[in-house]
Parts: sequence; C-alpha cells; structure tokens
Amino acid sequence: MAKRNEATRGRLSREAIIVSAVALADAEGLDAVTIRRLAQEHGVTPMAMYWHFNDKDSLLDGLAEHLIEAVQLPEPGDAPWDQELREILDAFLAAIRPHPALAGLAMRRILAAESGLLIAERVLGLLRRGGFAPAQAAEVGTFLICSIITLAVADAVPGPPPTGEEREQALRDKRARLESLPPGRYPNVIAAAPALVVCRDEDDYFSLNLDLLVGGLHGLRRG
Amino acid sequence: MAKRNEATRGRLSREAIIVSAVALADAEGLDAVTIRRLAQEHGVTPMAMYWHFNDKDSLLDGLAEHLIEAVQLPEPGDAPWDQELREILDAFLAAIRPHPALAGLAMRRILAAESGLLIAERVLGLLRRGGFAPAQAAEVGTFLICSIITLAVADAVPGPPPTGEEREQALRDKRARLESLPPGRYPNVIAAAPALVVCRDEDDYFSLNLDLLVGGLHGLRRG
DNA sequence: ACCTGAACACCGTTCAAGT
DNA sequence: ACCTGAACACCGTTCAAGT
Repeated sequence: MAKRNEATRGRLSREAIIVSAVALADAEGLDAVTIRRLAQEHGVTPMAMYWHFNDKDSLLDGLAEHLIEAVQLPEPGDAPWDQELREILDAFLAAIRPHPALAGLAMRRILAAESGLLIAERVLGLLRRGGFAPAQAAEVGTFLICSIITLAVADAVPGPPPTGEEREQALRDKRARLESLPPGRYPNVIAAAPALVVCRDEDDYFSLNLDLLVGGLHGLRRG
Repeated sequence: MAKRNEATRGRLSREAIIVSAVALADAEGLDAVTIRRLAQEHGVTPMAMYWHFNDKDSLLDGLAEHLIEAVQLPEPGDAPWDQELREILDAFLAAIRPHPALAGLAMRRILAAESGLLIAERVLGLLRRGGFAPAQAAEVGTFLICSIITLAVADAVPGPPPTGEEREQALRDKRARLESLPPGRYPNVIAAAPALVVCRDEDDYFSLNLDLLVGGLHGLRRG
C-alpha cells in the first residue's frame, strides 16, 4: 500500500517506526500494532524491523518509553507535598490520556527508562516529604502510578475504536439492558445506569478519582 | 498429546473448557490460552471449540465470568457503610488474586453477568449510604473495582511465569540496576529500590492500598 | 550498516460435510 | 447435537544471503 517514502522520507528508523506505531494504536487499537503491518506501512519487508528492534517486546518497550517521555513534569516548587504530587499525577495522566490503547504498556515499564525514573524519583521524594518511609513510599507510589494508568486505560475499548454511530448505538443498548434489570434486586445499578455506561464528563471522572487517591494518602499510617 | 478423556471424561463442555483455560492461564499466562491449544488439551480439533463458544472473545467473557463468580460476597450486615464496603473489596481481591493473568479480563466485563451485577449493586448501595449521588457512586465505584483489579494484575508478568530460580535472578538484576543509579539524581529511587522491585509482603501491599482507597472516600465532596 | 527471500511454527475463523 | 477436514488470511521469528 504505502510506498517507501510515504511514511518516512529517507531511511527507516526506530523513531519513525515508533511514531507510526503510536498512530496505528490510536486509530485501530494495540492489536493492530503488528510487525508485519508496520513494515507494510513503511514499504519494507517485516524482517527489516528486526534490525531496529530485537523483537516485538522491545518495540512495545519503545512505545512505552515514548509515552512516558511525553510527561511534562512540573518544576519542583515550594507547594505542600500533596499539592505538588497532585500536579505530577495530573501531568502524567494528561500525557497518557490521548493514547488509551498504549497506556497499559507503561504499567510494568516505568522504571525501565530515564524519563520514568525521573517521575518515580519525584513521586517518591514527595511521599517521603509526606512522612512515608521508603518502602511504604514505594508501595503507595507504585499503586498511584498504576491507578492513573488504569484511569486512562478505562476508556479504551480493545480492538478498533468503533465509529461514532455504532458506538452510540452500543452505549444505548448497554444502558437499556441495565435499566431493564429487575428493579427489586438492582435499584442502585438502575439508578446509576447512565453514569455506569459512560461518564458524563471525563474530566470530572478523572479529577474525582484523583482527589480520592491523593486524599486517601492523608489517612494512611506512616512509618 | 492429551487423549480425549484425559482432561474431561465424556463430552466436551463449556465448563470443562473454561476450567482448563483457567489452569493454563495460571500456569503459562494469558497468551498461552489459545483456541488451538485448548482443543489439543481436550483431544479435539480446534473447530470443535466453535460449537461451545462463538469466538475467542466469548471464551474470554466466560473466563471473566468464572472469575467473578468466585467472589464470596459477605452477607449485608449493619456495619458502617465504609467497613462493609471494605469487606466487599477484600472479598473481590481475594477471589481474583490467585489468577493474576486473568484478572484484567474482569475490568470491562463486571456488568456483563449476574455475579458482577450483584457486586456492583452492593458497592453502589454502600456508596449511596455514604452520601454519594448515583452518578458519583457510579464513577467512584467503577474506579474502586478497576483499582482492585489493578492491584491483582500488578504481580502478573506477561508470558509464562519464570521458574523460581530465574525469577530470583531477574529481581536481583533489576534491584542492582536501580541501586547503581547516580545517587545525586535518584536518592529516593535508590532508597526504595528493594521495595520497588518486589514488595516485602503482598498482604501488606494490598491492605495498605485498600486503606488508601477506602480512606480516600471520606475526603470526597458528595452531591 | 541495512535490508530481502524463503521458510517455520504458530494464530483465529469459515464453511461444508460427516455422524 | 456435536465434531471433523480443508482452507484462508493472518501472526512473530530465524537464518542465510544480498548490497
């Protein structure tokens, strides 16, 4: 389909492959990100990829790193630790939100590259300022990052994102199914049906649960 | 390899397939759960599976349902709402913990089957008792469940679980890498290295972060 | 240094056909 | 009702070879 210099002028490169992989994941989901498919988009044979990446897993490593590098870490300030932590978590979420299909890749790869290590260092430092011992900070910090990723992944349907029209229809069906449940047994599911099938406002959803996470830190016993 | 009645005496059945798929996922990870592999273990051709499941996705639906059905929902009592909620989240985590490779399947499938709807109804009911409006309860409740799943998924390495020996080695390597980082830039990562690479006690890790989640509810504005 | 050709062992899935 | 045979369009990966 794509001739050689359509996607990249000149040579094939790690960066060019990663950029097209990100676009592909955004458009059609992570399952569409395939060695063979990427090769085709660059007008190259599948084996050419193996010069730039050891295997598919290291391609995914590259995607995760690319994602994490996009995080715009705020400068350290003199705000209270919890407020500064919140800003970092906001920045992290802002960076991965546009790529829900890829966000999950970051879960087990934050400590693999420098950009992720910098984030971890900041988060751990703030938690220590908040009174957490190193091991506790590690456990809580890991969970915080994973939870943010979970927030971003939550609105990723696996496979190709459906078109607006069929998506609307699927949501209507799902909501109708919930609302036609026996009212005696499921009163709360029925009452919450609209919000269960799709949140009213994504920003509200995110900030509500970020409030929960950061607020929850204050109740924990330190030591 | 396996003769016909090794894995199942008599006929093939949905349940028998699911049970062997769970065992396979536990032993070798979700990637090993393959139509062809399962067929082989039941001494049957791959196409036989398509009589029992529409496609692979509905097999995964079945696995998720199987997992959620294992949740031992505590009886409703007269404990405070947050305490009862905590018990439900504990029960949920206890059920999915043994199957980290499968836990992720439950994320988008809780509302698909009755067992999950019952859990959702209880969680939503308790959140409403805690003062949350229906839509807010939906958003917080969804996040709570997803976070619990994240906790369980967190210690699932994709692919076949490595043997004890090579796992130990991999963890030692990872820890050594973190500890040999420049101390000027990464003091907190270095201090937390042991806990970042593997938590001392999994129960502690889980209960610490469950405390965070449930405690975080109290700080949220209701309405 | 960078890429191709040919081949291997896998996937999920369909469709017609057997009992 | 339950399963098979044959076929299709995909995967990731290796290895020797070309320029």
